[in-house]
Amino acid sequence: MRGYDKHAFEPFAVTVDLAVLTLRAGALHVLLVERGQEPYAGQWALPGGFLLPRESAETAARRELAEETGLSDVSGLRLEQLRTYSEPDRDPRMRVVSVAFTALLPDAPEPHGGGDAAQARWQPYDQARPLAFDHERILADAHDRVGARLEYSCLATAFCPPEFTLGELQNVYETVWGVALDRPNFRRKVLATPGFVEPVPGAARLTGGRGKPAALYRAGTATALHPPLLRPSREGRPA
Amino acid sequence: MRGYDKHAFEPFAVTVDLAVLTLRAGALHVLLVERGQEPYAGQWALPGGFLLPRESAETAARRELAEETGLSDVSGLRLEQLRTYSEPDRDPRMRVVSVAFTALLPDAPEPHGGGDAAQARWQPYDQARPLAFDHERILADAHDRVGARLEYSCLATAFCPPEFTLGELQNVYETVWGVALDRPNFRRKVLATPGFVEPVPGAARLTGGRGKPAALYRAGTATALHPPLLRPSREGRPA
DNA sequence: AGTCTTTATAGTCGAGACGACTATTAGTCG
DNA sequence: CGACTAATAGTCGTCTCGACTATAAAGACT
Repeated sequence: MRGYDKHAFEPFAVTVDLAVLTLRAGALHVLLVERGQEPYAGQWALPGGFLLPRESAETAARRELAEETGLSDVSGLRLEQLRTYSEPDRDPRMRVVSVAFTALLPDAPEPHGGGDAAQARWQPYDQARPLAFDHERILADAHDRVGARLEYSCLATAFCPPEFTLGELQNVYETVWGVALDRPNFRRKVLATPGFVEPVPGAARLTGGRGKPAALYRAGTATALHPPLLRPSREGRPA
Repeated sequence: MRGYDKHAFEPFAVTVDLAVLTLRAGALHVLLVERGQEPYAGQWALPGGFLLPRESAETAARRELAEETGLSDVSGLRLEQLRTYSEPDRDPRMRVVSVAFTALLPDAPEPHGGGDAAQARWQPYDQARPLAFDHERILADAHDRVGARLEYSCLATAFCPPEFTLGELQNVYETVWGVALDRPNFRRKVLATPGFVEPVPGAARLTGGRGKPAALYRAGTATALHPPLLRPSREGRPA
């Protein structure tokens, strides 16, 4: 490796990709766009695009989300950086390095295409294939990350509207993890964690339909869960 | 934002930066290089450099580590992507997007400068300031990440030589977390976690000096810790 | 030698968390 | 009104965890 010019550097294109997840009708959905341009024109992909000259990756992610899907300023949308994908041939046009983000939304406003996207829509997570580029891998990584972060952080409330019932919060865990949780135990655990949720004092209640009305809660001030809310043990199955 | 050319993209320089940590004399150390080139010539920085045209970020990270510090093929060096730093003005020369990695080493071979690095050395973590660019922030992020991953993964064994005592493993936790742990309880917990460590059968032992010889262990096959080994609760201090 | 110090390892004990489960309450639906 | 549904309350045995004590095996000191 000696002898190459130490100051030489290759220019790369830098993009962002977004794995935006939400819950609709009790199922995990992901925001997809139909590509309007080559390569992969007509195929579905994660929203995203090139960084502008003076943008940070997070700024670019918010801009592309707004441009391609019409989702903007969605009640404090929290983006979390997932990782960066830099394999040399991940884009057939040229060398592209992509910074991937995850985001979670409570309600699901309908997106609409724009910019490079012919159209945009929520797609059930299980049916989000095939995807352009290496976006299937990015989406799978995002799912793993969100599942893991539910254990140790208060992230689950980001899937819920500003005021929610403990049943709705439990649905988040069950849907993302794909397991059933015991309701009384979940309740005990959540309420025993200081700062996770706080009750809405106005004796509020909400009826989705049948059954006893549930008390409403708001997201608490904590961001980390101590102790964590571990998913049911996959005993004997070393990860 | 309408009206800009959808295919326009700005070329960026892409670099990698490495936060390589090790334990020396019971203290956390980080691998630093003295910059030989402007900007920040003569100042200390994390090792790293530009991606070559057909390199992935991880490949570039291993190459730069070898070039700048002479550390190569260090018994299965495991790099983990930390995050990507893309603020527009983080490099005074031009627009540079940097993919940061963390790595952990057991023993600490002495590094030697090379490439862009005038010299390289292990520096105690507490005294690793000031650093060039935004490397202080990257280093702090790396420390946070490693501390968190010790709880949920078997990462701690990466700080240890191939065969180690439980006391050495405990030192990793105590040094990174900056807390003292109860030795019998630590032992009980580690041995109760299947796949974390496995005893070296050959009645092996090792004496660093005084005291009863300790049994030797090897890293197990597990990569995740279930249940996690939580650090002492910061009760009442919501994170 | 004999004792002290140091480190590893074994074991004990009580508080609390957790999983599985049952019971009660408060609504809607037919 | 009862059947059904979902939320909430409570119970109970097991297991974990932190704090602590005790023992074992080495070097250091006198």
